[in-house]
Amino acid sequence: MPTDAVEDYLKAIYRIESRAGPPVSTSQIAEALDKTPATVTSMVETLSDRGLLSREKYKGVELTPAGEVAALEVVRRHRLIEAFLAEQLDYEPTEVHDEADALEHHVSEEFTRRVERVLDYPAADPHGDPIPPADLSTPEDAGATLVAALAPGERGTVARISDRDPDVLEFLVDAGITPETTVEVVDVTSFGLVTVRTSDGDEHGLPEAVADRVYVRRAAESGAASDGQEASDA
Amino acid sequence: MPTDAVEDYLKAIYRIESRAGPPVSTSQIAEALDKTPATVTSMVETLSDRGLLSREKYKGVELTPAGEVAALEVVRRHRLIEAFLAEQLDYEPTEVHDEADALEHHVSEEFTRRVERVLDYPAADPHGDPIPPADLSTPEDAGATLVAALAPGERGTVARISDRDPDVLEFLVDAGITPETTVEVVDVTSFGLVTVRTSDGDEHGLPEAVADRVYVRRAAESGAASDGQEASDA
DNA sequence: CTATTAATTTAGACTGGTCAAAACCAGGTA
DNA sequence: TACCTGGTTTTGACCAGTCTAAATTAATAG
Ligand SMILES: [Mn+2]
Ligand SMILES: [Mn+2]
Ligand SMILES: [Mn+2]
Ligand SMILES: [Mn+2]
Repeated sequence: MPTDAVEDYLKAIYRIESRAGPPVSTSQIAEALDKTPATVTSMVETLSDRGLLSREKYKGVELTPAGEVAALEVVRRHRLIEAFLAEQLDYEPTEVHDEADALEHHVSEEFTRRVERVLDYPAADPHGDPIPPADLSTPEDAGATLVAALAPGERGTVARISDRDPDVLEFLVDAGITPETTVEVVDVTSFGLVTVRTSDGDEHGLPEAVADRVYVRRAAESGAASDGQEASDA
Repeated sequence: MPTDAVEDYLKAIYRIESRAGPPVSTSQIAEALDKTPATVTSMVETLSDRGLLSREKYKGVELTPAGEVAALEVVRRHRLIEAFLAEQLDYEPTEVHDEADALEHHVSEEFTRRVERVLDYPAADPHGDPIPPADLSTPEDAGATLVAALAPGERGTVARISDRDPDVLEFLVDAGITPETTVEVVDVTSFGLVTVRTSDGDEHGLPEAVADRVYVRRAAESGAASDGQEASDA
């Protein structure tokens, strides 16, 4: 029943909400979906009429429980499709997003279940983003950014890399920094450049804009350093 | 660039054309797509404006070469997706159609190629319908119906079963009559009931409406008995 | 408390797809 | 030839989604 557009709005609002919290403004949504503010105003009004979000004029919107469920269903389909493309059709992590963005609105529940089963209930998509299970319980463990989690000399495992900016993603994949790989922070400069050593011994200089998009878990022995939130594109 | 609706119209017109030949009437299209005649008139006008078909008012339409190419692309995607669902996700031939009907409009060329590759360039979908290769060269070998091809006592291989009527399809699949299986015509009654023996020795009585939807190749030794055309749903 | 301004909403318009109701054609019938 | 009648087109309407331009609001600066 919901259209592609409706699902894309819900997904976008969900993402913004979990990164920056409600209320989500018209312009934030417009920015995320590349639509004009006027268009967004009109759409959030219909979403509000359908009970998917609550809205306060000139303030912003917030998903209702129903809206959040609907959003999570889309996110689940999106990530499952991404995982599927990477696993079964040999897509690169960089190629997976656009295809999934179209397909996410058109696969049946049946399809979703079967994909999930064939992949043996994967926990994360190729970017490391957690895949909500069928009951939509959502851990959504974001992890902490490189600099937040790891002091120079410390080592950790990449949990997730943001898929938001294709160029950043490309950069990271080229550097061999992908989910599950091990990295050690060698150095952090005052202007934000982070030098890391990957498991194969190579060193890479990551500009701040890139380093901030890498989320890691510290290599055991010390508890979770938290904070450094950011919800991903999917 | 073409929308879902445009693609569905082209596919429908292509199918009708290859079953009954041009011109294809407004009501035929309306029937096939479950739209009102008024809607169809309006759509064929825009299709005509785009050069995808030629139209003579009150007479009907016929695909142009460009329209036929576009239609074949959709058919190709549809059948490839059906094959993929059956092969990789373990769908039954009866379950495959609706999913493919939605997805066919949203998979990229890249996806199509990869699926084709992973399936090792399959010749036919789960209903036996030929899959046009990337160059869209189209054999579209329809095969002959059971009674047309096989006299009682003769044996043949099922080439294709019509996917048009879900109930008929279900009946055939349940009886174990699917593409590549061997059947022998045991008997044909005056009122059209065809009794066949399948390879496992079981006999099945097929009402005329069912038998007419089974296409076979005679078991070697004699050339192709032809005729008995019918284009399928995909 | 007022004036400025940036964000937001409203107003009005357009496209694509659809339908119901009314008008219209074309081929066959009397 | 004049009339039916079934299929077809026309007309006018509507919904979803989008945009531009104009009006409005809220927050901030003076
Ligand atoms: Mn999408
Ligand atoms: Mn992702
Ligand atoms: Mn379709
Ligand atoms: Mn088929």
